[in-house]
Amino acid sequence: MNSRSAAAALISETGRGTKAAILNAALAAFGEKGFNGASTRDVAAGAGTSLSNLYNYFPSKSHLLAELLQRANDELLNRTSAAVQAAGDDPADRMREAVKAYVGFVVDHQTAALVAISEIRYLHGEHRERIVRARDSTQAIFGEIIAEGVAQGRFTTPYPDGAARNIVSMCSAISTWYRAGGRLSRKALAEQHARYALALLETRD
Amino acid sequence: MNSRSAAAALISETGRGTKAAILNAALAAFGEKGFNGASTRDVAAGAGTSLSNLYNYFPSKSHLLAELLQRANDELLNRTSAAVQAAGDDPADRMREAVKAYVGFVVDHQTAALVAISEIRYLHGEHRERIVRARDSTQAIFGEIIAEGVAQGRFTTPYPDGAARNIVSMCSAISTWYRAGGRLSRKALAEQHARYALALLETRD
Amino acid sequence: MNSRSAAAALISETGRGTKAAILNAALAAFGEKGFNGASTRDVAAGAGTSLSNLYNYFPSKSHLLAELLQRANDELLNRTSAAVQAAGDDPADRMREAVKAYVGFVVDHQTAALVAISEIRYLHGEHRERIVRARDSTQAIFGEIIAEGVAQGRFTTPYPDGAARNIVSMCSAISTWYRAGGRLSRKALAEQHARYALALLETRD
Amino acid sequence: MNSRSAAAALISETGRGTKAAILNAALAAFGEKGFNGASTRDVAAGAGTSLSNLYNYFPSKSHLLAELLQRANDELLNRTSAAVQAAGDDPADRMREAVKAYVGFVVDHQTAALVAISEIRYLHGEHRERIVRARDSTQAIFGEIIAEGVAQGRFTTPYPDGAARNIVSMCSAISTWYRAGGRLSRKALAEQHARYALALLETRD
DNA sequence: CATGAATGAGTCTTCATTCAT
DNA sequence: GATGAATGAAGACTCATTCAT
Repeated sequence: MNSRSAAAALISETGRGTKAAILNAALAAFGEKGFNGASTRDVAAGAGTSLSNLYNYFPSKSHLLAELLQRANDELLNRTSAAVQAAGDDPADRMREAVKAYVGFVVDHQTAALVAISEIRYLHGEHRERIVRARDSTQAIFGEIIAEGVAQGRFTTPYPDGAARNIVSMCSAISTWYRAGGRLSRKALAEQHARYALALLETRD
Repeated sequence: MNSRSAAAALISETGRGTKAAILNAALAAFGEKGFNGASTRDVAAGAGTSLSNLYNYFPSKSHLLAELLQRANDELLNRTSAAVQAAGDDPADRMREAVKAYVGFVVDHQTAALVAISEIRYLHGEHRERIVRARDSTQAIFGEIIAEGVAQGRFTTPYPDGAARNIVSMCSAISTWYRAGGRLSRKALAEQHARYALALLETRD
Repeated sequence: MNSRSAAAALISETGRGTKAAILNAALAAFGEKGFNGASTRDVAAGAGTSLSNLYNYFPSKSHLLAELLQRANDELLNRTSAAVQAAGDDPADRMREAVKAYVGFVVDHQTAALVAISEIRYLHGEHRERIVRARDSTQAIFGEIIAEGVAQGRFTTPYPDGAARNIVSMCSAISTWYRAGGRLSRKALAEQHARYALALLETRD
Repeated sequence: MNSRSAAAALISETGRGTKAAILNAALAAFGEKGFNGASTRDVAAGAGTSLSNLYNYFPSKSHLLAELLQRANDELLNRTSAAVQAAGDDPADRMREAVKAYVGFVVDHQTAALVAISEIRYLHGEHRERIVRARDSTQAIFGEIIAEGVAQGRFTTPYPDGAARNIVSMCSAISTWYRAGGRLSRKALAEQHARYALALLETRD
């Protein structure tokens, strides 16, 4: 499965072995059945280990989800901020690169992106707050670019305040329908959404 | 709670008494804990009836979800198509009204809108297909307006094909963050999103 | 089993049917294996019902223990205070009757008496406090008799303060070794311990 | 904690290092949660070693309990018989010293005393028999003194047969309520219980 | 319509113990 | 001696659902 292997990439960058296998299996299971629909047995079986051994690595099912979401949000934040920093000063350029980085992440780690938006509601307490913080940091990048662009007269939308949320929404929604090997290439998808974003902001040349 | 009472409105339009109470309780429960996180006991307790009596009205938990989603999607489809029909011929006007109708639905039935997008994945078989059909019909309205607008040169986006999905995405995502009594009024929210939609389509006067 | 039927008497005084069967099974299981050593499955099996049905009657294993101990302590308190009230004014007579009532309870409900002293440590919070209160009330009866007897010069022990605890200790310890049908009759056992108690208090004629 | 350090003394008299640490941790854990309520993980953690290393010292959890109880009963038997031997010929003196030795043990090793009476029921087979033997030996010392005293007309109780059990009961019950630093000193407690014992036996001068 | 009692399969998690290193 | 990884069985408890009344 494509999403599996992409996720594997996300996770095995930081570790191999049983722990990585468990994280990958959890990602697949949560992606397929949802956090509450997937059982710890599903996860253990998917990881090729025993149910009890899973608890040598993660103290609870929630910790599993938390670590998954933390990794996904960290990776997304890293990619997006790196892309923006590599872009020049022009807010439109910066926005374009931000969108392309975001879309790239969603395509590369589709299941992780899907789980990140749909299962975060099942985290509570500190776990949740930590992840929400990371997620908000990513959205803040878009917000800052928009503020700059508006200040410079580059973006002329009368509603700059809700724009970041909508742009991010559009990008992450890709995770809900995208199928690898479909009509649109990764690159085309990124270009398309960058264009939507700039249009939505009413960018003027 | 606002979402509760709004949801109640959605449901009691078509029924009073225990069945409506069950549907409302199910909506509240699924909205708060997700389909798999909410138990039939939660639902029965919320409806103020016995667990077993619930099965006199719905043969299974899935049927409950299906009926909920059917009603929500029907209402959304009705509102949207009515709004479009009431609008004139101009694709921009039609799009504006469609978006406003959609946003209005999300605000009026926030929990139902939220459950409709996040829990449909837990329906299977015929139930699912029926609901997906209704959902697609709604999106098709937007697609048709876009096609008209592009044909008439009113919308100049180079990517008309993905636009409907993104506009609908933006509108339904409101259900994930909107809080009644917040900064934006129902009307302002509708205006704003209508503007985003037209901008995204690169509408020209 | 003798302890079983005695316990049954304690419980069926207040109820018949599944709930009583569960309480009796719990008493037998906790008596035989201890609270932590007995499983809820043991209890359900002993009651001839399913594990899950047990939870229709008691919300948790702890509640089961709490109800058991409450009933035992209530019965013990009732018997003891009734016996004391029926006795005359003489502190020695009152003490004698109190001890005989206590011993009678231990013999009649040996398992309940055993569980009451050995498993109360596994109750926590409010459950525990409620039971401790009942237990202390019983001991207080002995304490008051001792205080009267000392005031009247009937009991001459130089250590009246610890005496109640020790007398109660002796009585309840019977539950740890008594076997029905043994050398001592119920009545002889009661006489014997009454004599021990009066001797310990250094009663003078 | 006093009981901890006292227990430590009991154990480290015969061993230092990891094995003693494990025994001490087991004593603390069994004392706090009971044999079935404490896990081998609790014990290992309390001893500051790994769970698997515990099995290098004790082949099973039961062996741990058995060794604990053996040591406790041995120490109690040694103290008691030594005290009796050091006492003169008078049965009353001998009884007084026996009780004082017993009470002294309970105070010095409160947790061990508590575990010895409350957890022996979780031992089976040979383990149990060995410990029961030691325990009975201790009680037999009291029984013999009583027999002597009765023969000499020093003890006039009409029920000499159950007296040893009750005296021992009273002494060991101290472990269930005593708190170091409380109202009664170790010495006062011993005197008090010696007096109770002699009174119970109806000792005459 | 409505209910209380019942159940078998399943939930997450912990258990005592083993084994390769 | 010491450890981290592993496991099968069992722990308490909840699930969606059924049935007799």
